[in-house]
Amino acid sequence: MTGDENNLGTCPVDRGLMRVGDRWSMLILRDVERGLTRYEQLRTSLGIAPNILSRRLAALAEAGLVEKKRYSQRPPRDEYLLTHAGRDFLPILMAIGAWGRKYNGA
Amino acid sequence: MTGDENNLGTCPVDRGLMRVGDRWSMLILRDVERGLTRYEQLRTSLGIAPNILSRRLAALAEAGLVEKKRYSQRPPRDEYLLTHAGRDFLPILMAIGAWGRKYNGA
DNA sequence: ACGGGTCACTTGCAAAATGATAGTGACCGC
DNA sequence: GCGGTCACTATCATTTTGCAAGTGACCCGT
Repeated sequence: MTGDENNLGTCPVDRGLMRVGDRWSMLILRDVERGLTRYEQLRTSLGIAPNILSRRLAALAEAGLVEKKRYSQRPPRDEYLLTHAGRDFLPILMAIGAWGRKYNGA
Repeated sequence: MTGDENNLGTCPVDRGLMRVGDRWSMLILRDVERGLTRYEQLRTSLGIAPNILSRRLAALAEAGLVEKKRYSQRPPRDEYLLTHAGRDFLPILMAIGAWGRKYNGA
């Protein structure tokens, strides 16, 4: 017997969580959907450290949930847009929000 | 102006993520639902380090998603059961699984 | 009654992730 | 050319994660 009989790599729940399974990534997706598509908007809205935001945005882009697009060359300004996969993730955030509303004080 | 105008504490999405917003917690919930209710079952199924599993289970119990119950005094054996809030979280895991199935190779 | 094995952990320490703070470079407006 | 905004990067402390080894309660076979 091999000793480890897990199914993490193959389980679709885990495959999903490997791409967005952290707090900031989900909150970023939610804010992008709300129209906060620029770096500074996200940073001030979330109160997140700039290095962390950079890394999360890069990871989300890498995972194919957001796409970085330069909409102005001069001055250089970028925005982050949801991909199809990113938009498809939003119902999950809604469900988490509904759960949070139900089982927290509010 | 105060300088930070975020709404993290009040947002229900964030309130939810503060309680289960990590990979292991979600995978534990999924496995408990599948009938893997004992410590050793979870540990071998997930391939998680024992200290991490202990901490996650304690956090999930603290957050009111699972409940630790001793079902045998001698020998001392425990199981972790989903609470009402924990069962209510399962549809979210299903949705993540469906998303993962759709947007990953499988 | 002693040795080996299972279950449910804890402890100690290394590695990785997170986060606060400061700094950089491109630009614009005055 | 000076201050200010935007979009970051770099540095370093703190926090979290994870591996490996050990512990205590118990059961079973001999």
